[in-house]
Amino acid sequence: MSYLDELNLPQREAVEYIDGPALVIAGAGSGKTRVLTYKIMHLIENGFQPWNILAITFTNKAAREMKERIAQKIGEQKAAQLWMGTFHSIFLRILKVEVENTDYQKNFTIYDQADARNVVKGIIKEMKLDDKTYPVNDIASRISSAKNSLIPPNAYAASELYADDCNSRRNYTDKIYMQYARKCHQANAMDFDDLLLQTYILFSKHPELVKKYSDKFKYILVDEYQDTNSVQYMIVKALGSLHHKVFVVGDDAQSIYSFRGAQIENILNFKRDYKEAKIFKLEQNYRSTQTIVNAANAVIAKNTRQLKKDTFSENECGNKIRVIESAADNEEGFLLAADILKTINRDGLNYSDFALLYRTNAQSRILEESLRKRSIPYKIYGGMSFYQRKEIKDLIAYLRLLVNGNDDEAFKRIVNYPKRGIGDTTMDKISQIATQRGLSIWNTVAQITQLDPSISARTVNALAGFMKMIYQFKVDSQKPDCDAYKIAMQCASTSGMLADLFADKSVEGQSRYENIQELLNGIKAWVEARGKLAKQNPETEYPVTIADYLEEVSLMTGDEGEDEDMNKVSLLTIHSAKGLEFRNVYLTGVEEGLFPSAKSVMSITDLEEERRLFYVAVTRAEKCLTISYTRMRYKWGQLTPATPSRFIREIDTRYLDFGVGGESMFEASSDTAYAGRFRKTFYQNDQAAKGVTEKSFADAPPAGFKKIPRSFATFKKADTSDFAAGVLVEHPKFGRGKIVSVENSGADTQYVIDFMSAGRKKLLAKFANLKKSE
DNA sequence: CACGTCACTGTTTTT
DNA sequence: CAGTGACGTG
Repeated sequence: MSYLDELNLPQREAVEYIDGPALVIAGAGSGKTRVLTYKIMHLIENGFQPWNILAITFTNKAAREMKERIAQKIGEQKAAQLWMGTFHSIFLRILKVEVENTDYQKNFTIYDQADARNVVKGIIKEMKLDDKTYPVNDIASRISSAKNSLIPPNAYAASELYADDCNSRRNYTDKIYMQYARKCHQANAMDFDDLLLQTYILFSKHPELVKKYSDKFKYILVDEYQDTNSVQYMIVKALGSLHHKVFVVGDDAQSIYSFRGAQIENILNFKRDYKEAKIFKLEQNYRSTQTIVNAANAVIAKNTRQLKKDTFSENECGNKIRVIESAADNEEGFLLAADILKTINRDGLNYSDFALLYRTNAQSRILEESLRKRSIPYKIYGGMSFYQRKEIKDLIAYLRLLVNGNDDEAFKRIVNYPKRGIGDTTMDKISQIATQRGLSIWNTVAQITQLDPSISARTVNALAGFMKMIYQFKVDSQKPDCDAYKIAMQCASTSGMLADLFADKSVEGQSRYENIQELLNGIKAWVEARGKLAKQNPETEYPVTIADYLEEVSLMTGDEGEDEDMNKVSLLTIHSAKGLEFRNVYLTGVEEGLFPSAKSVMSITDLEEERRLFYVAVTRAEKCLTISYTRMRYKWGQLTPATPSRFIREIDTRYLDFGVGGESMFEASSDTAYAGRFRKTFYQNDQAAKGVTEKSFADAPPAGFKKIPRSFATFKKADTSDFAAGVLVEHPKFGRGKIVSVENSGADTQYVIDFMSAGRKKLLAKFANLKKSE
């Protein structure tokens, strides 16, 4: 049987059409990945060479998975020759090859977003600007948008972006941008946006390279096209200019990256750019139940700008979408954890069938806690990834600095770690001189005695010692038998990092030490894997230098999925859930101000993007979707009231089931912070919120919203029979403790409890709100 | 210069 | 509630 038989008609047509540009509008769950994979196999079967195919994915993980699948069909060797990866990784590869045609040296390093922010921060400080008027994050993202819209520093002052800045009295933004560009260049460093922008500049300055690559890439595929930005769009256009075989796949309803410069217009206007383009629509959703698909469609229909498509499901109708209300965010976690366990028992499912989605990373913590209490195994995607940990970045900074001495951010990061007596005052002085002279920090320090005689001999000595050490690393790393692992190990021990971390006997310190070990092991594994590849393909080079390692690691997000198929509940943001699917999805924190986010409700465009995000979230679920919101959420250490999101209301009530309860973790009367405040109905609260949010709130509520099924007045009293002397318990305020004795009986029952931190207390049973502790 | 204490302030989303 | 920065003391 041919693989083509595994496709439905439009999928098959999209795969088979290889004569010209094509746009595939692929609704959620419509088999987009399958089309892309089969398409590539089809191309190869029809005479395209793997190295002539450029396939751009949205994440490295997606590229890896697709490559694996293709490798099964056409063999690993061929698959390895495909140009497949994210825009960033593909362009990095091109930039490294063509580096002599750029303004950078070949050992350039990559500034991640934290590095970029630090640079901006330093500039604002050095320019003596008020950091309230110039918030680092905002300015950094201004610069990023400028780059993504192809506005170079010298053109910024004439741009609309700058006009906005001036309106908010930030007239120096153009100067900051200029200085930023200068500093990065000085440091021989590119930030993430540069990987795109510099590629664009490379191609505009060198038409012969456009020719070279547009000839090379005989077929170009771009996934998630709705999330491409201007630079990416322009480069794809240039690369496709010769053969016109540009095959883009996307879904305008799932465009959720405008904050990163994504232009939904790129997909909306594809037909305008490629007049002869064929359009294929994948409308059948194979993933979700009809209920889920219909509900998602109903929500997205509220958006004005979109391509016409009609997604449908022929799967079972499925259960209604459940809506769970909780009294507070900790109860939300409590209820969902309980629900997961109940569902697993009832339906015989695995942990890995479940995912908890949220709008912001900050929400993960409390959910984690609830899962941990119930001993539910989980894994978190994204968030603080391995490569963002302090100790990992520290060691990587050593490696970066030995490869590129001008990497100022790396220099500043480790010059005094471990402590060498080189403090902030010294470094401030040096940075200032470096800026004045237009030198990198390394080059400034190299002649510091001439440039600033005022620095004490002791400090100069410490600086010299540091530089000598780094220089030695550099020399050693260039010895022919030195691989990435050897030099990394040497850095870790000679620098004193290992000893420093080893000496820290705190739990965190030990885990930092282990993380460094893990990183070193990872580097070792990388070196070995490359060696193996080199043996398999003697004609290809697989260098194992530290520079090569850094190149690879700098774009890693840390989702190295070793425990990929472990049986765990997934916790992730909706953004990182894009492209994934789970049998049972819990969409958490669906509250006004959080989802849609407070910032987004200011403009229709932003609100529409939030709605698309909601659409993405809903369509992740295969069988069962549960939407959860809470009435009270901790925000900045303070309990603040919350109202259910408008998005819930946008789903027709016939798809919703409000009758989902669950045993509350609170006693009705036990905690005055909660008592009384939640007895309002859903609808009443919404009315109260009407004034501060949006017009749609004035709409009459659908029938199902009149009442909430869970009444806080009727909670079952805690079953006290479990509590006797010697039992370990947990109290919401006093934490863990042990019951010493039980006095009286009935309503007057009292416990005497020794709490681990709060000491001995006597509590009235009916107010104690105790839980058994394990 | 290192280390401790205290006040402040901020939460979208990511390659 | 954190994580960060400012400030003051060995």
